[in-house]
Amino acid sequence: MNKYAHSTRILVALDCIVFGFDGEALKLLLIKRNFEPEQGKWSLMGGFLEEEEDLEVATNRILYDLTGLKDIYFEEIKAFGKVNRDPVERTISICFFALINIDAHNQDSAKAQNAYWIDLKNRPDLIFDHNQMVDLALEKLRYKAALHPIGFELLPEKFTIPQLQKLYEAIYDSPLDRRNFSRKILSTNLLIDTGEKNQNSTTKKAILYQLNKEKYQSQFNAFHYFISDSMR
Amino acid sequence: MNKYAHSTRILVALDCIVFGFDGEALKLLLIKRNFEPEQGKWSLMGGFLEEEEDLEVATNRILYDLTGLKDIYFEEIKAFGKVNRDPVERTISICFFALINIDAHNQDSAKAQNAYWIDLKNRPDLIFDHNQMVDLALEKLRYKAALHPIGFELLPEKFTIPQLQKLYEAIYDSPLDRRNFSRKILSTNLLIDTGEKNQNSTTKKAILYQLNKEKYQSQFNAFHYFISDSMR
DNA sequence: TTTTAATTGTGTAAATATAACACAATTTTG
DNA sequence: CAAAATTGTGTTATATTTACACAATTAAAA
Repeated sequence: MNKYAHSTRILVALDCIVFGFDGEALKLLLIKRNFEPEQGKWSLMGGFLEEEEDLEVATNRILYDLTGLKDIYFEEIKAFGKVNRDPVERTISICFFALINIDAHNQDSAKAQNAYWIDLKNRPDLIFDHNQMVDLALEKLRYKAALHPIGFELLPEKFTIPQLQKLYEAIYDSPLDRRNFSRKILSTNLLIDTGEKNQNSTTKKAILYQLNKEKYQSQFNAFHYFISDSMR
Repeated sequence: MNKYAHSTRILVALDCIVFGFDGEALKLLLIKRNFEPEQGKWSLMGGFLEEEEDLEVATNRILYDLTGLKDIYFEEIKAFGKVNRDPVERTISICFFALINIDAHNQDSAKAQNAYWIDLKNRPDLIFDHNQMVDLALEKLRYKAALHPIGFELLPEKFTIPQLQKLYEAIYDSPLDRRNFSRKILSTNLLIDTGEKNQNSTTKKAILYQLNKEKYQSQFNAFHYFISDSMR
């Protein structure tokens, strides 16, 4: 059997929602398009699946081209497949979101793609069905972050508990109780006290922690609440 | 702009894990292939995405052809996209699972596809990456059913609490406490007492409930634990 | 007809987790 | 050295979860 008789072969795109956190708000790495179609408009970073390329390889390639980073945390969201979603040609898009440390990516890579960090709350209108993709990505991020400790992917190597809290507050767009949050996080035993303190602060300096990576790996699928308070 | 310059257009398949519940165990509706490739072997039900067909439309078509049912609950799992996953030709597969009432489907439709209900625990080896698909589907089903009341999709219109419990025990392959389960379920207020009793039983006849569909719709994304006990 | 076995429905107390809240310690600035 | 901002930790009330027991229903067996 050489090929399938079935005739409909179509373009497969990948589109990626890249989340970052600047210490205050959730950010998206968006493309100001300097190419057709829809030149001049905003879109997600994307690309086409190549002939001899595994889907995950393509995902990593696209993320690498945008950020200069490898081994980025990403998660598939959904395949978007409306017939006319792309006016140029029938294309299905496998959509995923990625979490990166905003300070660690390669600025030149981003510049080469004409990518900019945009506040999630001030995001411009995006082309095609990319707005829907972002909405769904945020929903999935919230869902996942409530059950698995993925927030760390958005922070630098060393971070403080107040920073982590601000991140979760940004993800859920709602305040958390400082004392309960701290207890909850520390009870997971996922954090290692580095002995250092955050020197950036203008008041009391917070303890810098780092992730216990072995524990993180092993507990990742333990599948329990990570947040608490009024998050449910 | 007429078409994208990019050349790689590939086949897009859809593959579906259909779950059912016979009152005792979880079942899969699997295809004994009487067509090439891999004739004689077992596989998931699948099909190719057509030229002018939305992805969701294709999903519904494939489910309809197999079961004769419309408006089936289904959920996308993941796109499988290894280069050589299908030895005949490069094909990506959008994989999803569906939940149906095992008694409600059209037997002739299943027969036409050469489909059989197989105990999840006794499932035969499947072609291509279909084993992986089933593994992932079960994982996602467990994940989702812990947080959202999707179990009802597998039961008849009217059902008893002991039936519902057996279903959850089958999904998680572990026993649940009868008293705690019952309280948990009833506290959701998702069940309406029909006033009838299950006549099939040889001992005490259990109350038949039906789903409060408005409440089910509105609470579906409330995103709280549905199960309890040692499930976490 | 009565007893037995299986199953269903409901209750209760202990343990655990969550929510709500208060105070002391640290650090820079004025 | 006082003031303002922020961090770390403790305590109590409430809610949820767990673990376990008993009474009621039904068909079949004695």
